[in-house]
This record gives sequence, C-alpha cells and structure tokens, in this order.
Amino acid sequence: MTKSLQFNQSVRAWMDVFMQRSMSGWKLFAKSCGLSMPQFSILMQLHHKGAFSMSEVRERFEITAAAASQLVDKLVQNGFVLREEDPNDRRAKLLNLTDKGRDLVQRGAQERYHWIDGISARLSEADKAKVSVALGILTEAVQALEQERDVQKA
Amino acid sequence: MTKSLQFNQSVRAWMDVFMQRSMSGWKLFAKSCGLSMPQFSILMQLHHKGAFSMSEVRERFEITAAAASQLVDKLVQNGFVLREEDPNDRRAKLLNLTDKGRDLVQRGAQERYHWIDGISARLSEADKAKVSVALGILTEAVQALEQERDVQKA
DNA sequence: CTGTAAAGTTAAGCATGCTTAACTAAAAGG
DNA sequence: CCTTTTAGTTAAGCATGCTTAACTTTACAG
Repeated sequence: MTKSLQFNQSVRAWMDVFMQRSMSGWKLFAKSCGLSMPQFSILMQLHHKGAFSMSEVRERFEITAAAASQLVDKLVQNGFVLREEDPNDRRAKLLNLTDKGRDLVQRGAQERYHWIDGISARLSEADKAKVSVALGILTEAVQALEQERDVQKA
Repeated sequence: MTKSLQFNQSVRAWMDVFMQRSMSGWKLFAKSCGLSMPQFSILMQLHHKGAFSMSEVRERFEITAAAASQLVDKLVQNGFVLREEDPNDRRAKLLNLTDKGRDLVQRGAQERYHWIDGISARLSEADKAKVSVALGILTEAVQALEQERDVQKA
C-alpha cells in the first residue's frame, strides 16, 4: 500500500523532471536539422518501429490523411524517407528511412544522451547499478503493456 | 566501467520507450483543452518553477521577446495566467498561474499519470521498491545538475 | 539631467501544420 | 461486371508560432 504510493510519487517526480529537460532538447535538435517536431517524430517512429504506411501515420499522430501526406512529402523531398508502393496492395505506400534519415535520428539520440553522462558522473557505481536494474524493470513493464494494448486493438 | 555502460544503456532504453508514450499524451491533453504545445509548456514551467518574467520565457523557450509576448497574451486572455507589474522593476512583468491555470496543469498531470497505474499493476512490491529508490536517485542527480548549470549561467 | 540600455508590446509578414472537399486508383464484395 | 470501400493525393483556406522592425516606458550610469 505504502509502497505503491511511494512508487507513484517517485515515478511522477522523475517524469516531471525528465520531461522538462528532454522535450526542449528534442526540439532544439530538430530545429537545428531544419525539421519541425511533427516531421522529426515521424522519423523517430520509423526508426523505432520500422517501416509503415501512410494510414499508420494518420493513426499514430491522430491527424487526417491529407495532413499525413503533406508531412511525409517534406521528408521525402528532403531525402529522409522513402515512399514506395506496397507490393501486397498497390494502393498503399510503405515508408522507410533512408540512410540519411537513419543517420539523423541516431545523431539526435547521441546528443540527447549527452546529459546522461552528466548524471552518470555524479552517481556512485552502486547507485548506477540500482538504477540500471530499476529502469530495466520499468522498460520491460511498459513494453509488455504496449503489446497488450496492440493486441486488444487488433 | 561495465557498470557505466550498463547504466547508459538502461537509461537510453527507458528514455526511448518513455518519450514515445509521454509526448503524444501531452499533446492530446493540451489539444483537448484548446491549448497548443508551446502554450501548455509555459503553464507547466510556471507550475514547476513558480512565477517568472517575460524575459525568462524568452530564454527558456529560446524565442524572441515578441513571440513570448504573443504566446503569453493568449494564456492571459483565456484566464490561465496573470501578468502583473514587478514591484521591483516597473518595466518587468511577473507571470503567475491563476487557479484555473493551476487546475488545468494538475488535471493534465493526473491524466498522464494514469499509465503509471498500468505499470504499477504489473510489478511486484519488491520491484516497485527498487524502482522508487532508483528514480529518487536519478531525480536528485538531475536537479543537482540543473542547479549547477543555473549557477554557472549567473 | 541626459543618454543609453533593458523589458515589453504591437504590427506586418512568412512558414507550418492542420482541416475540409474533391479527386484518382486499386481492392473487395455482391 | 459493377458498386462500394479503402489508400492516398491535391488544393484552398485557416490558425498558430515565429521573426523583424518600430515603438513606449522604466532603469541605470556618467
């Protein structure tokens, strides 16, 4: 009971602190690449979840098909994304990162990860070990949760 | 050495998973309140760091004074923020959340925190305890880091 | 007291993201 | 086949966020 409360408070505190820091970092990096946040988010999704269709862009970002089409257009024009016909359904398109796109996402990640080094520097080895274990637990739980949700959808 | 590597990997994995989930949640909530992301971010900052001036908006969001003025305008017009003269410097303005603004931020937090409950439900008490401790460590480290950075700036 | 710097505001103009509406082309169902 | 759905695009129009430039008011330094 009290453990759950403590758990919730810890996670919330961390979320608050983390979001502040991370969001602005994201945005600055995207801007420095000449990309808007929505555009960059699509690249991120492609990197994490692999190729997908326009329809999925529409669903994941909760925008109209028209908006999705226009967003992706810019990414294609700038050479970050490939838009190819789906061999199984000639109406559909499959989106994929180009090498240029993949490289950009990875550089973005690198930069954002920088501040981790700052944190790392001020923790003892013992603390780092504890944090590693804990975040592993959390990450697994979230992924399990997401899978479950995806299954429910289908 | 190997501990540090493990630490970095854990944090990165968690960041990736967490960001995906959290960002879109944010945006949807803001939209449901009729607020844009930049507008909502200002409310968040006011909630977390207390009252501040237009200049600080400019600095924190890296936008021009003009843009800051216009953004805050809308928040004031919608009754989320108070813009009062700074008693110590009649040129400056002090921004503050109204009750309505404070309420909105808190409701937003509540909603976003919901998915924590989902995670909580699938962890053992022992795991929750570990996570609590670890996130406490992390949060402290980040806050210390930010304070240091603020001091360097000044 | 006077000139300069600092804090904010306002207006004009541009880029972006988004929407609706009208369209093309391919799939699916009868 | 022929109709209806589904996937996607294009165009017109609106809201937003942002910038630069011109301005007001207050603080501060000589």
